[in-house]
Amino acid sequence: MASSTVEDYLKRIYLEQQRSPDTLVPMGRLAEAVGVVPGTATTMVKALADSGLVSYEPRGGARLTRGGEQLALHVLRRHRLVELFLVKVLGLDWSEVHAEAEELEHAISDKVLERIDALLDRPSVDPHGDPIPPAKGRPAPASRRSLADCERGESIRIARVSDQSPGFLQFIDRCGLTPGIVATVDANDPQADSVRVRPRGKETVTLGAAAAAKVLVEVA
Amino acid sequence: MASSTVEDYLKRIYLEQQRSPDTLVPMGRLAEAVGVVPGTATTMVKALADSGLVSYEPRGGARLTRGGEQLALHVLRRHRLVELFLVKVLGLDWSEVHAEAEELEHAISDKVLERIDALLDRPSVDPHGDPIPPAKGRPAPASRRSLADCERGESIRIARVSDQSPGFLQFIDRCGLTPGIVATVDANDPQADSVRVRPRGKETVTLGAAAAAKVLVEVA
DNA sequence: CGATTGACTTTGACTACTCAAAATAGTAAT
DNA sequence: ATTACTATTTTGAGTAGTCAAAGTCAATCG
Repeated sequence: MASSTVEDYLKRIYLEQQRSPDTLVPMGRLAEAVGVVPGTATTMVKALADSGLVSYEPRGGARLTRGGEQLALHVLRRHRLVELFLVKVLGLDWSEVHAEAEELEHAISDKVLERIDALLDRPSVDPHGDPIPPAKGRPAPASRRSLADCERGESIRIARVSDQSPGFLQFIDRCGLTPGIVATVDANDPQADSVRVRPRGKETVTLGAAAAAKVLVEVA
Repeated sequence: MASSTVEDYLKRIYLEQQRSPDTLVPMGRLAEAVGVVPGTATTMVKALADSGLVSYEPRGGARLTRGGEQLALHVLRRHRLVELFLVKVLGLDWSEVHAEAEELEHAISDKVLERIDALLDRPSVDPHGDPIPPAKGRPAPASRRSLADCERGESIRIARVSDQSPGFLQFIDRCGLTPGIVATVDANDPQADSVRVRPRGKETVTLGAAAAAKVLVEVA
């Protein structure tokens, strides 16, 4: 049994790997993500390498092995199913479920997970639009296109918000830019470093480029 | 924050204390309940005493302080609400929820607990009939009368099954002696070391004294 | 009264995880 | 080719929890 610490490291490595595929995850970045000092990450990653969950190159970084990825995906599946469950069944706000799920993801058995999955009717995305990894196999590759990449006049659908901080999620909520919503891009001026977008039936909002980059979209 | 290990020790001390009130819980018994060797229990209890959660008499045993009891009750509340939730909402069998709840009781936040409590309509007992401690204050003292104490001819209601092992719970299920059921005591022969009981609408079953003692009752 | 027994405590050692701070290795700049 | 900078690794130490086994206490029994 992997400890919840190990599960956490693997999940973090997976997520960092997603952010920049085809590169090793450097220890500084990993330490930051896990919330430990770099030395601790080095030590842990060497242990993970010994258990065959990651491959590690000194001064290069870490990458998940097939086995490590398997485990990371299972943790992520639990995390995201729990998030959706908390929103749909217990009525929590989507801005607060991430923190709750951080704990629960390590405590849920396969049996309970299966019940939750069934109750929610085999969902494919969590409340933030993050894909829920299937029980077996890899998840389908997700769109990497964000609001910041959209052209003026385009009509798109909000697919995913890739920042779990409650403040940002609440802001997105107020704007009406929650996943599933269709919106029109009114302007995207690289010089002004901002994007103007109008969610269907709502008022136009202006996002800075950094914020816009966190809102992923798909063709409407 | 109390670690889940600490929470577990406190819960265990509380439960052992319930089994024999007004005595200290000896370290052997506690170690057994927690699943560690006696030396470990001694070490841990001394640490708990230092944090003011228990009072400890060397070679005597341990007892919860007010603060320790407070915490133990909170853990027990989580455990039992989770059990009921797993049965009522996720449809798990009452014989398997105890094990599930052992993990979840340490991972559930107050906010989630409150939602579960509301969803279940502020229940007062879990699937086994064990009382759910209130959010604040002590639980009402529960009946200590078991099937083994009943007289022939009595009509009683099953209140509680005080053995969480799946095998026993499944057996109780097959007999139809689940909490809430009204039954008639057909015989209680101390010499034969057994009790015959007839659940309403079901067939008569005979329990050995040890089994009968685990089935707590109240007047019908 | 010893001697025995059984429960309890102590000791020493080990695993898992962590940090602070010193050492090192590349990388870039002078 | 030094120097300086930054990320990384190493080292030493600490916390939390655990076990095995040796030691201690107190009750009981002959």
